[in-house]
Parts: sequence; structure tokens; C-alpha cells
Amino acid sequence: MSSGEEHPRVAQQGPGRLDLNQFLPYRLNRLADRISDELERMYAQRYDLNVAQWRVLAWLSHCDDLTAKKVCTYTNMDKARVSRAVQALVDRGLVTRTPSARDQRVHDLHLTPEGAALLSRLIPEAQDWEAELVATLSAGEYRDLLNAMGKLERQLERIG
Amino acid sequence: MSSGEEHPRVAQQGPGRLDLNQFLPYRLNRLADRISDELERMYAQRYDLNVAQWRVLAWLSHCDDLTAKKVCTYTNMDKARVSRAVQALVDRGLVTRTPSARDQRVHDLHLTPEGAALLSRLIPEAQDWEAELVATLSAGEYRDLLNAMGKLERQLERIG
DNA sequence: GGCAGATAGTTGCATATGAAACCATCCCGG
DNA sequence: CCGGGATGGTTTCATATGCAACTATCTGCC
Repeated sequence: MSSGEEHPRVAQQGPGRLDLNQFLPYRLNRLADRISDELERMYAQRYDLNVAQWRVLAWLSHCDDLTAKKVCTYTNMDKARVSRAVQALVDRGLVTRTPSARDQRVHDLHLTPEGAALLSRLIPEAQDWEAELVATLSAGEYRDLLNAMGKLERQLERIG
Repeated sequence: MSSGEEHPRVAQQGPGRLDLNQFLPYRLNRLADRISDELERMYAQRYDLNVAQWRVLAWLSHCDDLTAKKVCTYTNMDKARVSRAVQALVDRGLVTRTPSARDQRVHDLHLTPEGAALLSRLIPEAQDWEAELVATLSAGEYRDLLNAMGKLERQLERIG
């Protein structure tokens, strides 16, 4: 760790050169990846959940009457990925999937008591960890950050 | 697209509930993923590059005398992934990999003229796209955003 | 000099993922 | 009604990835 340079020697700027540290997509990705890695370790080690499963559970805690399709749109995950995550959660008895009375194609997803119990342990841990992460930001900085991210997401919809 | 609700009905908050839209790791990941998806489409369609390959190229444009190890530490990518990305770039004649005179274990990476030419077309496109993305942010908001992200990264090092 | 451990990089293997094909159900126009 | 799409969801298949084992080289210590 102390052997190599922590920061690269930067070549002169200019056309055909890209300063990645000023390139938002790169910075955002690096940060998100590192955060994701940390949380993933937490879910995986203690609860044997992968990211997709965690997201499904989190949405189930967040809003009632969920379906796989909704999870796809909310989380931007592929429907195959969601399907497999839900399957794993059903197999573990954390979630129920029942065909909707209205539309037999749709399956309503719900937490089982076991799933709710697991979440009631996991969520506080995740929130504590997040609190520690953002401890260096003031309340205003935190608000501005979420705000800027919201603007970027809306701009993405416009561009894409 | 217009059929489903864009925003989920949110259940009551409380213990055991998690509002994902206020949960920074989730928000950050979703934003980074969406941006990444867009850029990936751009690299892939027009230049037949995947993300790992693009990152290696970008670092090569950014600083001279690079090695696979440095790419690993800078980008947080697995060394196998970097190795395969470099291999692909060498096969395509975009990058050279020569054993270092000092240490036969390390390989110096350099752009070929072809690689530099490709970057000189790709980088402006990426920058234009980024400019469009952040067009909704004021200069101050943009600076604050990068600043907050820097703080989070430093805090991550402390925590992890 | 020479062995023990570290380090750069590659390769083999198991798994996670996305795209596309597929199935079942629903909806709509005639 | 009923036939052609659309839609929710699953499965199949190819690929990308991470981990671990491995090779080759280097470094330090005796």
C-alpha cells in the first residue's frame, strides 16, 4: 500500500487527453463501485444476499404491492436478473410470489415474516453505515448532493 | 412507457422500512449505472470497446508510463479484468505492451498511433456528451458535486 | 550465492449477467 | 367471440467477471 504512488503522475493536458478525475461519469462510477463493494460485502457475509436480492427486499420494505416489472423499472435491472433474484428469495422463504387475481400474468410480491425480520436487522445496519459514510458532509452538502444527482437523472431521461 | 406509474406509491415510513430514494448508496448506484449504460452503448457501438478497455485507454491518454498494476489501483478493477482488456487492446493494435527494462515482471503500456487516433475521436465525443449531461448544473453546483464526491471517497478509505 | 516471501501478470474455473427466444395471459379491433 | 399484437415473466445461451491457482521475476536476509 505504501509502496506505489497513490496518485498517478499526470501527463500534460490537451486535445486527445482526458483527465479522468474531472470526468464525471468516471468519478461517479468509481465512487458508486466502491460503495457498492462495501455494502455487498456486508449483505453477502452476514445475510448471504447479492445486490439484486437486496434491492428487491429493499423495495418490498419500501412500498407494498410490488411486482417484478415494477422492480425492473424502479431499479433499472434486467428482468431476467429480477426474476432470478425473486426466485432465490422465494426459495429462502423470505418472499412470497402469488399470481394476481386481476391479471394472471402478474405476480404480487410480499415479504414473509422471516423476510421482514431479516430486513429489520439489515436496514439499521445499512443506515448506520450510510450515516458514517456521509458524516463528513454537512446537512446542506448532503442535500445539495442528492439534489444535483436528481437533476442529472432527469437530464439523462431527456438526453437518452 | 406512459402506461405504468413512473413513481412508486410509497408505504409509510418507519423502522424496518427503507426509503431508497433517500439512501445514498442506492441513488449513487442507480445514477452511475444509467450513465455507464449510455456511455457503454457509445463505446460499444462505434468503437467496439467494453468498459474495461475504455478505462485502460483513458488512463493511457491521461498519464504516460502506465502498467497493468497501476491501472488496477487507479480504477479498482480486478487484475484479471485489466489483463484481458490490455490483451484485447494489444491484439487490436491500439496498445503496445513491452517488458520493463528495470523489472521483467512489469510491462510498460503505451498507445500506438492507431490507439491515439482512436482516442482523439472518442474523447471529444465523451466530453461533449458529459457537457450535455451536466448542462443543467451551474458551475458552482458542478464543483460542489465533485467536491462532495471527493469527500465521500476519502471517507470510504477511512471506514473501509 | 541462494532460499523465502513478495509482487506483476496470466490462466482455469465457477458464477452472474444481458440479450433474445420463449410461454402464458391479456387486450383490442373486427 | 376470436385472432393478432402487447405484456409479464421464465429460460436458454453466450459472455464478462471475480477468485484462486499458477508462473515468472524480484527483493531481502542468511
